[in-house]
Formats: sequence, C-alpha cells, structure tokens
Amino acid sequence: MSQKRIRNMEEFAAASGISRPTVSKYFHDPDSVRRSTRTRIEKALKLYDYRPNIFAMNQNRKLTKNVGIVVPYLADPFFAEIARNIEQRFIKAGYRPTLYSAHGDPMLEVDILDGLRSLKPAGVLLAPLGRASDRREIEKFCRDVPTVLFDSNIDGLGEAFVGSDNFSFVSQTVEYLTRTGAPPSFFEMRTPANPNANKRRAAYIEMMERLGFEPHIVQIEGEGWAFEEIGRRGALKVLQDKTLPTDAILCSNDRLAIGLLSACCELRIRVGRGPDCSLRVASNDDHPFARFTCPSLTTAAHDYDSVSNRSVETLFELIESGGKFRARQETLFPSRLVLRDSA
Amino acid sequence: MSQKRIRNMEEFAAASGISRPTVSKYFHDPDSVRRSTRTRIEKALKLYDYRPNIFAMNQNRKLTKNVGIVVPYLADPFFAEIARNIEQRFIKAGYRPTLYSAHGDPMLEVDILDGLRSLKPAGVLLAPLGRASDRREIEKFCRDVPTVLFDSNIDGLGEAFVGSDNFSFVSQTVEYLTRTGAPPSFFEMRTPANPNANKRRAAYIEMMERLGFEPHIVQIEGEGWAFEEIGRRGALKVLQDKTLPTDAILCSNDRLAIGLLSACCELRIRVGRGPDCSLRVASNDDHPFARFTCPSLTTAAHDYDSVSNRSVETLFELIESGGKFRARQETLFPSRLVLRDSA
DNA sequence: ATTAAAAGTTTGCGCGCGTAAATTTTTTAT
DNA sequence: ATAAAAAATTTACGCGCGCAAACTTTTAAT
Repeated sequence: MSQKRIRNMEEFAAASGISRPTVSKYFHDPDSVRRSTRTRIEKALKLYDYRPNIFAMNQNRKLTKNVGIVVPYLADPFFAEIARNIEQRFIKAGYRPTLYSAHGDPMLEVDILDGLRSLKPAGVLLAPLGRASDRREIEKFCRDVPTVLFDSNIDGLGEAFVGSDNFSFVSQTVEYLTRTGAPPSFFEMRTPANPNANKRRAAYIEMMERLGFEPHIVQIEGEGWAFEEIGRRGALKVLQDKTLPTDAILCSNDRLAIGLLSACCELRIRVGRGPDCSLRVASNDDHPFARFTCPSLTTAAHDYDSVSNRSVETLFELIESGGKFRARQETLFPSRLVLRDSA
Repeated sequence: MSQKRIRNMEEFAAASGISRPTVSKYFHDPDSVRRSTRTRIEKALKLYDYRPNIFAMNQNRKLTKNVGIVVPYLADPFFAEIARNIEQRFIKAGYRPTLYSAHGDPMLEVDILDGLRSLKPAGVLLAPLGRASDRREIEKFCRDVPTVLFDSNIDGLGEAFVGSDNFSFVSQTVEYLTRTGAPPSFFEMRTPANPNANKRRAAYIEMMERLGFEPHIVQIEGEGWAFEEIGRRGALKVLQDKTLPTDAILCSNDRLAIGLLSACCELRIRVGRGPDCSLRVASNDDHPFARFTCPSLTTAAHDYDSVSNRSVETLFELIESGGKFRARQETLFPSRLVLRDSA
C-alpha cells in the first residue's frame, strides 16, 4: 500500500513509469514484455495493489480469459471433486473459471450455456446431462464457443471428448467377480440418464459372452438424478421378489450401488465375500462415498486426475488452435480396480 | 430471428422504436417503464434476440446484478444442495449468481473473495470455513461488499447471519435418545473446523445437565474437511479400545456419523434400536446421504428451504438498504427430528 | 379543460481499457 | 561502430453502455 490510490491503468502506468499500452500488454501476458519492464511493473504492483477493471478488459478483448465448467449434477460429490481439480488447474494457468451445475435439468443446462455465451468465454468444459440434453441447443453453442466435452460423450458434439473407458471399467469388475466367485448380473436403470450407462451395459454383455456366460440384466424403474433412491427402491423390489438371477451383482454406477446396499441393509442381507454373505456387489466410479458404504464398496475407479488434467490441456490446445480441431479428438482413460469388502 | 443482426443497444432501440436511454432503463428494471413501452420492447426482443453486453453494462453501473455464493466445501452434498436452492432464487429475482467453493482451504477462501470484489457484486452470501477463516481478510471484504453470512456464524462479521439453531438440533436428539433408551455420549472432532460444532457441544452439555445426566464427550483426532474418514478412524479407535462410556452416541454432524457407521460395519457392531443391536447412533444435519447409511441415520434436519430462502431475502433487504443494516441481524431456524433406523 | 406529474426523448459526456499506426528508444547482431 | 531487430512510447480512436440534464410528450388528477 502507499500514498494515493490508483483509479485506473493510466494512473498505474504513470506510477510505475511505464506507458499504458505496455502495461496493458503486461496484463495480457506478463512474458510479452521485457524482463526489466516486467520487474518495474511488478514492483509498482506490490506498492499500489492495482488491478485492471475486469469489465473494461473483457469488453474490448478479442479473447477473454474466462472459462466455463458445466457439470450435470453438483450434488453428486463425484462432480464436485472433479470440478475442484479442473478449477485449480485453470486458475494456475491464469484463467477465470466459473462453475455451473445443470442440477439434472436440461432446460437449466441450456440456460447456463446461454448465459455463458454472453461471458465470451475463451472455452468451455462441458459434462453434459447426456440423453436428456437438448442436442440442438448444445450443438449451436459449440459452434460459437470452443467446447470440450468430458465425462459423458455425445457423438459429434464439441471439438473433443475426455473421459473414462467404460470397457476398462466393466471388464475388470466382471473378470474379478467371475474369477473369485461367480459371474454377476448387471444392475442398472431402465432408462439411464447418462450415455456411459449404455456403454457399460454393452461392455458387460461382451465380457460375459467372451467368458462363456449368459448375461443377465436387471433393469429398474426410475427417472431423474436421484440415483441412490432409485437404486434402493429397485433393489428392494428385486430382492423381495427374489428375482435376482445370480448372487453377484455389478452395478452400473456407484450411486445405484449405494442405494442397493442400503436396501440390503434394510432387508438384513449380508453383502461381501465372507462365508456368511449371500450377495456380492461391485460397481463402477469410485464415488467419494464408496469407501463408507456398508460394506465398503468394491468398484472400478476413474482416473480423476488424468481426466481433469487432460480435459484442461485439451481445452488449452483447442483455444490455441483458434477454437477448432481438424478432427474431433477422443481420449479415454482406463480404470483401476479398487477392492473393498462388498465383493 | 429476423433480417439484420443487432449489434448494440443503439440499434436495438432503433429497431424497437424506443430511445436508447429508455431501453437501458428497461434492462435495468423492466417495471420501471410504462406498460405499453415494455410491451413494445419485449416484442422487439422476441424478434431480434438482442442482449445487452454484460461487460459494458457492469462497467458503468453503480450497482451490478452480480451476486456471489461462497461455500466452504462443495464436495459436501449438503452445500451443493443449499447452493442449488439459493442459486435458483437469485436467478428468479433477475440476479446473476456465481458459485464458489473454498474447498476447505482458507487461502482459497480469501482468493475467492478477492476475485469476487472485482466483479463489483451487489452482494455476497458467504458460508465461511469458520475457525480456519482469515478473519481480518473477511472483515475487510465485508466492509467493501454487502455480505450476509449463512450456515456458519462468525461473531460480528457480515451484516447478518442466517442459519440453524444448534440448540434446537441437539436438544431434540438428546431428548429423543434419552426418552427412548439412554442418554448419549457426544462424538466430535477435538478441533472442529466449524463453529456450529462448539455450539452443539455446549447445547449437549446443557441438555444433559438439565436432564440430570453426566455429559460424556468423545473427542477424536483429525484435521481438515474429510470428516467421514476422520469419523471412521476415530470410531475404530474408540470402539476397539472399548472406551465408549455409553451405548448411545450423538454425533456432532452427519458426516462424522457416516464414518462412524462405516466403522461399526467393519467391526460387525449392530447399530439401531432392535434387540440385537448394541449401539444407537443419532446425529445432526440430515445430510443427503443420511438416508442411505447402514442403518439409515436418525438425525436432526436443517430447514434447508427456510435457510436458503431467508438468506436470499436478507441479502435483498441489505442491498436495498444500501449495504448496511443498523444492527447485525441473526436468524436461526429450528430443526426437525428425522427418525430412521440407527436410533 | 386545465394542470401537474410521470414517462420518454435528445444530447452528450464519460467509464477503463484494447488496439492500431507511427515514432522513438533500446537491445542484439554483425 | 553500425545496422537491424525488438521493445516501448505517443497518439488517437472505439467499444457498448450508464447516466445526467434539459426538453417534449403522454398520462392521470382536479
């Protein structure tokens, strides 16, 4: 701090003894000015704690430093975690990330993209709702704003996709369950909100056939994003009706599994690989709470770090390429099997 | 859509047959113009889908329509839920909310407030980290920006506080446990991150003394915001050492309880009020996952809606009052006991 | 019908910064 | 030392809109 307060870049430039255009250049990219002038500016910066008016900056800049992060459902700690990761990386790179959640609502998803557009973002990282998403609206958005999809792929949308390899997930869990006991049934929602669910089902079927077993798919009813409750109700029904074809279950995702385990608990069904257990349950995602279910959940883990890291890097490449890639890029990361007590 | 594209408010005003200042007034507050002109503007709005440049608007406006929502830890679904609520209410009122999470990090909390300041927000809703927060920095922020604290109170900071009445929480759970069985011990972190924890401990002690029982407080070690893991480890230790003074436990919050229940599951300790159960567990918060623990968690529920509703309303009042209240306001909402299977 | 209040129009300045062109200064290379 | 390249400066304009003042028109009240 110091004597007089700086009101704008003009005054700050005067105070630091550098011309305003050069100071402006510095704020755009500190490395674009000579070392000596950079030092002088930063010395003045310590002295006067001036910061350029963000609105005036963005009004005239061709490309802002804003980036958007859009997730489908923030009440899912999985997305909260991945958003945190991504956020930090953007900040480190000098960008201004803003986080949005569609809260499971396709209309809100469109509204968010609409609002995002007026922020003139340099790019957007979008984990779409999936099946429920308004494809045409998202497509329109992607034409205007450099967008990288992550977590959940929608064919042809965005300039790139970064996510996890669903086959890697399911093949590991199926192989493990089969090798250490018996082949599992696949437990999922009849109308899954997320496209990963379809890929996981396909992977399950392929793996079972490859191993010479008949696939059994248990589909439960339910709409929306309250997966735990849907899983719980569906499991209660299946377990009470005793229509379960096997004594091992592979859940499409951890949130369904959390609901299923809760149902097992209610019905006093012991889950695990112990001799007194009548059911084995495995799943996919390694949800932050998978460690605290009862019993703790055996699951295939996303490579959180790689996915978030690569998403950010891909968006940077996209921005540097002027917002377009020659061809749409897809990056998939394999999963890691996490053995716990449920299977 | 229509013939030519509108580039700015000047062109839009011409297209709608209204003068630019009046159009500007309309965007500031649609009710501030005559009904007939409002209709004409909105008719043109449908035709040309013009939207004012958000940066140019905010640059000159004395008061922006930006509001900030800052939570301490977004990976906690409790905050994700409450943030969703608050977000929606702001949007409905014509504001532009932006959501930030400090991710448990006091430095990041300060950085967020710092970045928020340059957005010239009309107001901020802040759920501070609590004990770990940099009081001086937050104080400085509150001098510049109209701020309402919620969820977690810090004495004298902000113009108002909206939260839950911790005594109401604890008194109900203690009373219930006592009436239907035996008085509980209180299970908490030795150095809780959140100021609510201290109030809950005090309430527990007061309730126990009022009922004529000796209070027992079980304090476990652990730092940070990974409450589930801290609760689990702490519970494992206490349960294995058999140092638990009672067979009923009241957890300071649900996330600790989730960890505790997970530990019970590992140790094959049956929790609940059935005859084969050796432990009863209740807690506070009604975390979104409390329904899916094993057994499901008896807990005192926040009045989510009232807290988020009142927070937003208080901030509006604050903004309309020019950013200052005569005296700091505090609003506390009582809790609602949710009986489930754990106690 | 008269009048005052309310609402809308014209005019014009200013916000804080981006950016471009022309010029001058400094650095690097020969 | 000299030329060429790089960096900084000067000058000047524009972005899109907020806002204020003075004036004109419409609306509501007596």
